[in-house]
Amino acid sequence: MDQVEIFKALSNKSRLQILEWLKDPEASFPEQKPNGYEHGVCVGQIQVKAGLTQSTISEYLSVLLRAGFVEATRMGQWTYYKRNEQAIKNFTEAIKTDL
Amino acid sequence: MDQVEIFKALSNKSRLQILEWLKDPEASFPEQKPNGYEHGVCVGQIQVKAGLTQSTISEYLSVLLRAGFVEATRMGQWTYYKRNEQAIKNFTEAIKTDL
DNA sequence: TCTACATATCGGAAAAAACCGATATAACTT
DNA sequence: AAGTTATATCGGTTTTTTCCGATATGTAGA
Repeated sequence: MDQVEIFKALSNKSRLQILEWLKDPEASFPEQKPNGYEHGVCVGQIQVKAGLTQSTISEYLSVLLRAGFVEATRMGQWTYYKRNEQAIKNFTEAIKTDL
Repeated sequence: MDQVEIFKALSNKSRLQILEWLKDPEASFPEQKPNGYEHGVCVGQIQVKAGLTQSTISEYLSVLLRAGFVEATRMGQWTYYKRNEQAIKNFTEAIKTDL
C-alpha cells in the first residue's frame, strides 16, 4: 500500500470519524447486540451513526480496509469491522520517523 | 487548520516528495547559490527537480504552507521554503496519540 | 524608466473522489 | 424454494483535485 493512498484514506471527515468511533465501540455503539464487540461493529450501525447511505459506508470501510486501518470479519450476514491497532501504530510510528 | 486538510496536503506524491527533499536541502539541491540553505530552497529549484510547471509547484508549496509543514521567506525576487520541523513534530505526535 | 527574472494568481481541462440509488450476492428464516 | 436482511458492487452526478498555460505582481539591474 502506497503511503499517498494511506493519507488519502485519512483525508475524509467521515472516515476519520469512523476510526474514532471504533476506538471505543461500546461507548459509540451502545445498541450492539449481545454478540459483543470482540469482532468490532457491523456496517449497518456505522451507517446509521454516520448518516450516509449504506453503499457509501461500505465503500468507505473498504477504503479503510485497503489502507490497513481496520480488519473485517464476516459472521453470518454481518460483517464486523474493527480497528487494526497494530497497523495504526506501525503507521504513526513510521510517519513519526519518516515525515 | 482542519486535520482533514492537513492529511489532504500529504495525499500527493509530489508534495510528499518535496517535504522529503527539504529534509536535506544540501544533498537534494546541490546547485544552490552561495546564499546558503538557512532559509531553505527557492521555488525554481524545487520546480526543476519536481518536473512540474512553475505554477503547480507554487500552488503545492502554498498548500504545504497552509498546512504548516513549511515556512516561506521572501528574499529579493526569491522565495525560500524550508520545513517547519516543530510543526511537523507537533503533527506526528498528535496523530500518534489521536489516531 | 525599461527590461528581465522569480514567484503568485487566475481560468480551465481532465482525472479522481464523494456521494447516491439500484441491483447483486450471500446468509438466514420459514 | 421463497422471502427477508446485511453487505457489496455498479453506474452515474456533482464536487474536488491535479495539473497546465497565460497573466499579474514584485524585485533587481541597466
